[in-house]
Amino acid sequence: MDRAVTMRQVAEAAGVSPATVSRVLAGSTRVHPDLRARVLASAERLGYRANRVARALRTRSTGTVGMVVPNITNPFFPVVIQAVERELHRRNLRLLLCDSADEVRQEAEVLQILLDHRIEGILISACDRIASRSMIRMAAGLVPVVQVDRLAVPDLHFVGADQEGAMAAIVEHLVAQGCRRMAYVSSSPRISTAVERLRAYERLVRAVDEPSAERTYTGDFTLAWGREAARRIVGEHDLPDAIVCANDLVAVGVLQALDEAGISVPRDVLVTGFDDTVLATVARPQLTTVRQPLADIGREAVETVLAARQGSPATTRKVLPSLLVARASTGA
Amino acid sequence: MDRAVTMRQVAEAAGVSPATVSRVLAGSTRVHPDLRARVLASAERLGYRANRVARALRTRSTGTVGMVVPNITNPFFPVVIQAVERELHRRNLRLLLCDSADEVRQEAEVLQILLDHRIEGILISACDRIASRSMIRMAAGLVPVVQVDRLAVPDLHFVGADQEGAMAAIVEHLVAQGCRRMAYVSSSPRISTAVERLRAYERLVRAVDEPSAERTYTGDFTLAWGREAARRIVGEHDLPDAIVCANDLVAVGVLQALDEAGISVPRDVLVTGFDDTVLATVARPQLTTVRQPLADIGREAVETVLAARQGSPATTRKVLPSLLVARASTGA
DNA sequence: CAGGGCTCAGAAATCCATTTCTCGGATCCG
DNA sequence: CGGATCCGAGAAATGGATTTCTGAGCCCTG
Repeated sequence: MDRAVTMRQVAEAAGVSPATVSRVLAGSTRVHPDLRARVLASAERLGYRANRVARALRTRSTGTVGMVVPNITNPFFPVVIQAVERELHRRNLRLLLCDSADEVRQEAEVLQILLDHRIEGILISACDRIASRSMIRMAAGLVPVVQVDRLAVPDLHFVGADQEGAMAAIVEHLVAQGCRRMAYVSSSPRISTAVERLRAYERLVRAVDEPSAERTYTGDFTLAWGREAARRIVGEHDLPDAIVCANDLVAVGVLQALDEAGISVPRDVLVTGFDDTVLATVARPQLTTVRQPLADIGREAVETVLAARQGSPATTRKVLPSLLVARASTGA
Repeated sequence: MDRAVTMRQVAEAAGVSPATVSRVLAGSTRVHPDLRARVLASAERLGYRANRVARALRTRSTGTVGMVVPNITNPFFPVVIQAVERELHRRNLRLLLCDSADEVRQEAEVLQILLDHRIEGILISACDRIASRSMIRMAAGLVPVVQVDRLAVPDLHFVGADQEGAMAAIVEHLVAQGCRRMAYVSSSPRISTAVERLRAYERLVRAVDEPSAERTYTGDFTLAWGREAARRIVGEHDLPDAIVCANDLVAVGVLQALDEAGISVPRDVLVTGFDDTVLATVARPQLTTVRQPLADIGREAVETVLAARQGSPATTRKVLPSLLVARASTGA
């Protein structure tokens, strides 16, 4: 199992010193062509592969970036992770992935572990906009940290989508469809995007219909909560003409409960989602939603963390635009 | 950025040698209580954290396991990855995740990179049951490799679900519902599970209705292919009474196309999926499908790779049972 | 009381690639 | 032709933790 060839062996086989082998392989300095050829031949013949652990120790750079996500099974994250992994791979870096299970304790623990591993930087989607703060700040004191999608520490690098703009697109779309009485089914107030979406909804809707701004229902990010919220809405005296949902999963739950209650979408009420996950096209009717540029977010996050590592001192804050995708659930 | 405290500093602060600090922290040998206390106090005071890179070099163990998946955005994998990550975390190990983008070249490249990183072992879902073989074999010559879900090298560790049994459950269920004329919408023949499912279907159905065994449509793992396949089926002279699909995504595509063609499920034809992803419950009608024990697969894979690292020489092959989940698409 | 065994802690070797230091030999210029 | 400058390659230091080797000190026993 441990028959690894070392640089010393290559050096001996080529009749040179390890230093020369290093120089040839790094290509940093000029080496006599003959020696160079001999070294390359020996390396090739012995199947030499540099030990990255030893290199990391000497150069103080491991070539790996850590990423912490609250829950990989949320279909939002795999897309971001994929983009991150690709971009890192392109730059010859590796991804050390950790799941915080939506728990601050676990999050703090994996952050510490990532630091111990001497990663080059950290990408994190904080699981709690308040409670995650101190640990992220601490980590940021040691390596570059970029917050992805969810914001916890305001004065630290952030890459995410424009929640406000996305919500505005939804509300404008609904108003254009003639909606006035709306309701909002929100999700966990623990995370920044949920809060931003809710605040944006309240502010935007207030301009159209004062009571709609109060008609909000807060739960979590699950199908079950969507169903529950829809039942409550249906149970109240008068049905709104649109139900705005904090994400696709919740919206699908709402659709299911409305279907069971015999309420037709979009005839009786319009419904919107958020994220444009695969669920949006699978649901019946297909969901109007907003698409965040997830791959761009992943790429930009990598770029930001690497720029910060290079010493760029400014705090970057990249807010990317989202795109309204109108479908059958709002009569499109 | 690089103000890390070293063991030497802790040693000096405590007035002992680095060796003693190591012994105290490892707890391996008995150390005089006074020294022990002094060391712990210094370590605490200086905020000492062992450099895992240095430790990895010396102990020849990095404490990280590599995983290669063909596509993280396939909802199948995040669940497995999550289980893997949890199990590794529980055992104080880390996950280095790579995406092979369903390409053998890329897969070979990331395998080599993982080896260079001196990971303890590798978990891999091969992207091609034939072409992935040689590189996986090569990697297995250096570190323990466990194939997860998809098999490429028969005589190497494998953990996955019982495809045959799962398909049997589906066919039996359909037969019990009175179906006789069936069709199968398959996916990429490049991966082992697709092949196993197809062969199982052919074998099982032959016992019920010979022509059904021939009525198979092979494409890939996408929604679009499901739609396309359904259109072809509808275009032929007589509709089967059940359409068996290789996975949920394909089944949802089939459902959509049937809906557009005005064919009612389950009245006119029954439809089944495979995997029991979230899509199965979101689709209308809800999909009958089989649930693979993904979390168990992830856990067992970790256990297998660690057992192999400990030197257990036998090739393990864990085939876990799947569970039929009957829903509306087959009249349940 | 001397020698054998034991324990514990420091000195030093080790893991392996990189990088600095050093020096012999060649080139160049006055 | 002698001294300054370069160049290239080997020797050695480096990174930081672990582990083996060593030896001092102590206890026990014959």
